[in-house]
Amino acid sequence: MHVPHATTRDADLAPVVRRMEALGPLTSDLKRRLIEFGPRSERVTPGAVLYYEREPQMRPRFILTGWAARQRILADGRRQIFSLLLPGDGVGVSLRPGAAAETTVVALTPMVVMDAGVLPGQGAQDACFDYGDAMQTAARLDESRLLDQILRLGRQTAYERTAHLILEVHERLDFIGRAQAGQFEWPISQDTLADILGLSAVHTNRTLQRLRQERLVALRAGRIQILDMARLSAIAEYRPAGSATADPYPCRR
Amino acid sequence: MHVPHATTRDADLAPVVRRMEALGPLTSDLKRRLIEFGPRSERVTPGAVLYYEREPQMRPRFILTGWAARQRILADGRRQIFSLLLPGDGVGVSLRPGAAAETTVVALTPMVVMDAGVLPGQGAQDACFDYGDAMQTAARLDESRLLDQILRLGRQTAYERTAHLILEVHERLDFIGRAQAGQFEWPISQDTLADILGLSAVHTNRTLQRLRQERLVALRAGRIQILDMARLSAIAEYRPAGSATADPYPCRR
DNA sequence: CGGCATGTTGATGCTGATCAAGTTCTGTGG
DNA sequence: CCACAGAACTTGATCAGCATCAACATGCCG
Repeated sequence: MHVPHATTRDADLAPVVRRMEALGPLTSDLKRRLIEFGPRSERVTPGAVLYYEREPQMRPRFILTGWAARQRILADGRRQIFSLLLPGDGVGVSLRPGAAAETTVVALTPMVVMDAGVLPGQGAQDACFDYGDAMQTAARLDESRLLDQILRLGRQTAYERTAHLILEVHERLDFIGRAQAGQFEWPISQDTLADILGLSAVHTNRTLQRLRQERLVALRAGRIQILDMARLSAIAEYRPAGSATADPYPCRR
Repeated sequence: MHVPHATTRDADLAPVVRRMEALGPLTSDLKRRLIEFGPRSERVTPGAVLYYEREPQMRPRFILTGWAARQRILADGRRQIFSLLLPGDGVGVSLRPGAAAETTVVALTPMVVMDAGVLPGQGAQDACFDYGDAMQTAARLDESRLLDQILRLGRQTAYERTAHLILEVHERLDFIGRAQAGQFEWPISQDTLADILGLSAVHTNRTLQRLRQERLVALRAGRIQILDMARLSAIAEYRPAGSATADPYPCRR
């Protein structure tokens, strides 16, 4: 499941560093960790669990490659995905360490993740280090996306919801330089997409067909292309997380 | 709209202090503020806006009395409430100060709120003070409730959803000593409830009727009584935010 | 006592779920 | 390179949950 010591080629630090530096100044502590741990990445296969909910110890990691999902499953099997975790995102990286995970994190695709936290000989508590303003901003974006998810599920139609999610993923991938002219990787099955959007798989399929038919997106071979950004944004009533900038009021401690 | 200097009798600090102390140790800074600002509370009338989304400056406050809601409204008038704010909760009290509010906060009932933040002559940045572990825990509970809300909206039926929300409110009010034997205040209209649950007002009405008819709850005159906690919990698949305890791994800075 | 918010009820229809059967794609081993 | 099996996707038919519309009842407050 976890294969240690992926090749250095896999350990592409670009998304993490790029994302973090764009979000705000990094502390030297985090920089040091990135350099020190960057090469020590591990592979994770699809379906593997990175964290179980209620598991107290959270080894902080960063995603170098691949997608994951935070989810919970009801007794009768209904699954809800709370949010997607994309390259450059932290997993189990909390400003409130020791927070029981609350959610299970599952790999949706093959991944390469970087262990960013516990130096040899350190305990769980020590995983709490100062991440700097970049991490503050990242946490804020996280919460903002949870709010978007609530709005989608509570008050948007399947059509609007799907458009909205596509735009969110585009914005996030574009931010780390992984989208070109509205085109980007889209490695998730319609089954998984349904569990994000709170829909059935069948209806998800039909909704995607409608988006294609109306020439809003093109979708094939694990990639998606946004064909009409303006119209898509209008349908979804999408507001970019413009707050993706550095913290205007950094917290002095 | 905002009437300063409510009588001292209104400025009932019990919920705030009780809640915070139960959540974890308070810093002397926060304690001082509670004592200093406690008597200086203000009234807010239903429908009044405590914060507009995107408004940069967030005056931190605590709710002494009354309920509020974090919400957003779509262009065509659809409204979604993200979460309820109850007595003892902070409003605009962020561990990540300067965070654009992201959401509008509206009073649902008459309220008494306590200004907890900016001392005369201080700027917005200074509203960032050390709230202590209690606030860390409170923030964690907040996020946990957002996740619950996503699960409700995404994968639960109207019936399950409603049961789940009632249990959440009960747990929160019970925690601050405002529930007696499963009975507690329930001051929100079915219209408002619909906007929390992502339902129409009519269907919300019918769902409540079903809960009453099946002897799960009794509802009248602005109060609700849970009649069968075990069955209600089973229906909602409710898991108490047991994490309502102090942080097991406090963050040392 | 009148007016407005809130709650209730019935009728109808649409959105999206479910069931069931294909079809296409992908990766794997022969 | 082909054959195959499983996953992913597609399609049609039917059904249920919830929305919508419209009217009416009730409660609350000035």
